[in-house]
Amino acid sequence: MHDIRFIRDYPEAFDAALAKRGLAPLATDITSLDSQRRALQTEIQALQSRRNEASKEIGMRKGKGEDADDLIQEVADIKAKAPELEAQEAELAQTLMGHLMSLPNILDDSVPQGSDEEDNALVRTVGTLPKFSFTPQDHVTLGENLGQMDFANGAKLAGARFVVLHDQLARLERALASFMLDTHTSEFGYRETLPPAIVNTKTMTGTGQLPKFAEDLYAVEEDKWLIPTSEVPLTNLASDSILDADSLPLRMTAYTPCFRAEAGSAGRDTRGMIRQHQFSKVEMVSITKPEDSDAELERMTNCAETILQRLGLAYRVMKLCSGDTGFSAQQTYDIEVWLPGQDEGRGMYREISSCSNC
RNA sequence: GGAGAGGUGGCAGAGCGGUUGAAUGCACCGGUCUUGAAAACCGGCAUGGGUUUAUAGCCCAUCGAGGGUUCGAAUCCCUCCCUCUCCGCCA
Repeated sequence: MHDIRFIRDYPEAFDAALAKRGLAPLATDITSLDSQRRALQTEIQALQSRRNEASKEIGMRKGKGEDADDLIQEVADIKAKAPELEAQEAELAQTLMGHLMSLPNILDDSVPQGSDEEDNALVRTVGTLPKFSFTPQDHVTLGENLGQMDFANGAKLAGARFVVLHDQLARLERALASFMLDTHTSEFGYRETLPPAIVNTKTMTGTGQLPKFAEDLYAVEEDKWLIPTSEVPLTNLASDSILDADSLPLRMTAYTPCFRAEAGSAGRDTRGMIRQHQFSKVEMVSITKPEDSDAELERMTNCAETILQRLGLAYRVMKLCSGDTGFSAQQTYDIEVWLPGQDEGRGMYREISSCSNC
């Protein structure tokens, strides 16, 4: 959610930022709403102030056994007038809040202009592409032939885009998670954390999933949602609290299941395990001072890259363009690993990790 | 799920309809004293918002959350959430 004070102070910069996202300017509308709201608030507070003052005096007069009917009448008049003003104020506040929550984050200056993933900028390529004397098969064929990756049973148990893993593949996931957690905790200073996989609406709103992206989420019951990433609980650990600057940066890593209804991506990447409704992920979250956040983003990206290097995988780092950068992010690096079996065995880079400054 | 107890400042803990944003203790910050430290003593010490050149004042809100009663609510009433104790049910 945007800070109204930034828009008040730098309306031009805010509109320029919206333009970069391909959105029409709104700063004038927003600041006008804001100043109306504040004027109303001042008026209401003056009324409340008078009411408080009168009530105190009533107490004092009654204590002395004096009459206070005139003041009681005055307070009654204030109370008759206040609700209308309060309702107006609440409506303005809600409209304002709606704007602040539904607009995407301001993009960093370094984000390249562009409309979709075609315009993302290559930052670096690392590792050498493996060569094969045969045509590599993709993970679906390999996994099914091994009898360890079972999409049919995934569909039977739950529906499309679920999988059942057995034996070495199930074990592989566990081993990878351990490897990543151990590396991040013992070498990179992250704190291992195991948060709830179900959170309430307030928490989902705290990281921007709600109110905009409800259709991408699984709702379990009233006010309970399955997390689409452990970023949600991890980041909200710091919500509603004022952090001691000395305790920063706060670095956390977690291995959790993630659940995504993915309504928006139907028909795309439907084959195999690339986009599943349920998947597991080792997440890293760093909470830093704003001025340190760019350096932290580089550090975090490096932590993620280290994992791939040690696994001997070839990858590239892409800086997402303005059109491809997510709603909450100021800038994002995608790390794409070379998957030889993709594209009919010709191989291609696929995103396996994404690091953002939010 | 049922019965009971409770949720107050960084922590502990009073207050239970009025001038209480909140006693007291601890912690913390500043000062006096001391060669230095401790102790003792003195002073300060919640958060968010509005107004404002202002981290000065002034004002509003906040004692788990949301409603209500009242001229006035931390204090009374209702709903919800959470914690603790006991009982039940279940993996």
